Amino acid sequence: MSKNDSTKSKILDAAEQLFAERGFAETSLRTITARAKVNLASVNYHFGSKKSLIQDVFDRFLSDYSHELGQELNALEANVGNQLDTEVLLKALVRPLISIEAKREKSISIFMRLLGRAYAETQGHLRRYVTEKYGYVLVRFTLLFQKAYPTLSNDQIFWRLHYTLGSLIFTLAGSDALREIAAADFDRQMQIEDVIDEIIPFLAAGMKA
Amino acid sequence: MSKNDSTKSKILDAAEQLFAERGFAETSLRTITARAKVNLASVNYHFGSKKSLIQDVFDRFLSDYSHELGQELNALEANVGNQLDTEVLLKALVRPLISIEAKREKSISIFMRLLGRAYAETQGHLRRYVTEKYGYVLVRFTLLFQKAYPTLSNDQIFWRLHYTLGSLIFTLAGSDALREIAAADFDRQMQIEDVIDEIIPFLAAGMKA
DNA sequence: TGTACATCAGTGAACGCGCGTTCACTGATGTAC
DNA sequence: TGTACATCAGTGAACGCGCGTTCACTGATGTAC
Repeated sequence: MSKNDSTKSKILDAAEQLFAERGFAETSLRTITARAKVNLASVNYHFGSKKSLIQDVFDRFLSDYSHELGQELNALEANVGNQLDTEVLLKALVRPLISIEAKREKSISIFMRLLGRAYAETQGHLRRYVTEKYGYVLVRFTLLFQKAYPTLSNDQIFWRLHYTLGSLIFTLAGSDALREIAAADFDRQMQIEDVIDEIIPFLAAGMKA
Repeated sequence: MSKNDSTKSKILDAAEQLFAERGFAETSLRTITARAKVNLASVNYHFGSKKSLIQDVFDRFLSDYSHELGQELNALEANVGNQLDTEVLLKALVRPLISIEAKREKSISIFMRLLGRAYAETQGHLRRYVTEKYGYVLVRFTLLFQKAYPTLSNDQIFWRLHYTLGSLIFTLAGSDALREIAAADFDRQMQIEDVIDEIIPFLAAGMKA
């Protein structure tokens, strides 16, 4: 049996879709296993609990994403002295997303929705888990920004980075709906890559303000 | 009995806090009524259902906010010909928030969290309700933007407005935590008004990019 | 190669629990005559 | 002013339902000798 249609993978696939669509609490294991066409008890067999399933869904995305972002950052760190401006840095942040989307359709908006939901979780166990396990990539990214803009204070960079993340997550999480509206109201068909291309100048201008 | 400590108000106060903290599904009526110190059955007596309670929580914020934003827009529309630039428009969007915060502490971040959660709701009944009932204020705002920047196409304005909203909602919803981090890491104490003051130039630069 | 046992993936049915909602009821206040 | 009834705000206890989880079990595959 190939890795992608094992019971475990089928559960992960169904779960990430449903969590992104409806949220964690609003998605029952019965809904997940029905969509995945597997037995209800197999979730607890493979993942132990619903909580662990949620973490594993994040892990699959984040290990992919942070691995690719790590490579982007390696390349940037190697070329110190080169033009290290905002657009280049933002593109490094965003390129791994496009690469994920290439492997699996809709995965950018699923990923961004999940991030938004993790962020909204105030019990915070998920947010803590994510920042503890993957926060270091964001730290590396921040350091590059500080190197690129030595005139900006560290706390300015901190805040502007969060403005940027908010804009990105919010826009990309809702991009399916927004693109539909744009197509209907302005007769403009866009791919998600087009949305990303358009948001970068906006964010870059803000970062440099 | 004054309006603010009636059973109905006590339920609304407790509910908006808990919904913002934990989300709608994660907050039970038992938790709400325990915090409000009222009887469990009184929620269904006053609001009919949990769903209606959620809508009423939104209504209280949105009727306040959209009323005040309406007045800001009246003032701007009256002074056509004046400087109608981005900063002025963004400040009009943001001033009603500050006025809400003045009446009730923490209300900006509660309101923004609720908006974020409504936005994440994909069943969408709440999002539909909000846009149907209060969408026209956003339309007026968009029209002013189009007047201010006739060179930008309508769909560019549409997208940039959403980048801006994403940034604002995301940042202000999490501003308590972000301000704590800023205070700890950069030794910088900020009020929520300071956060708003700082984000406006960022967003204005993006809008004009 | 054959036998005995262990491990693994998966299953059907049941468990107790917390949930939103309902219901019959109480007591205070308002209204009609 | 007094009486009868209606309306309103609130309550305690129970309802059925869907939830995550558990448990005893099956059958297939792997391992030891």
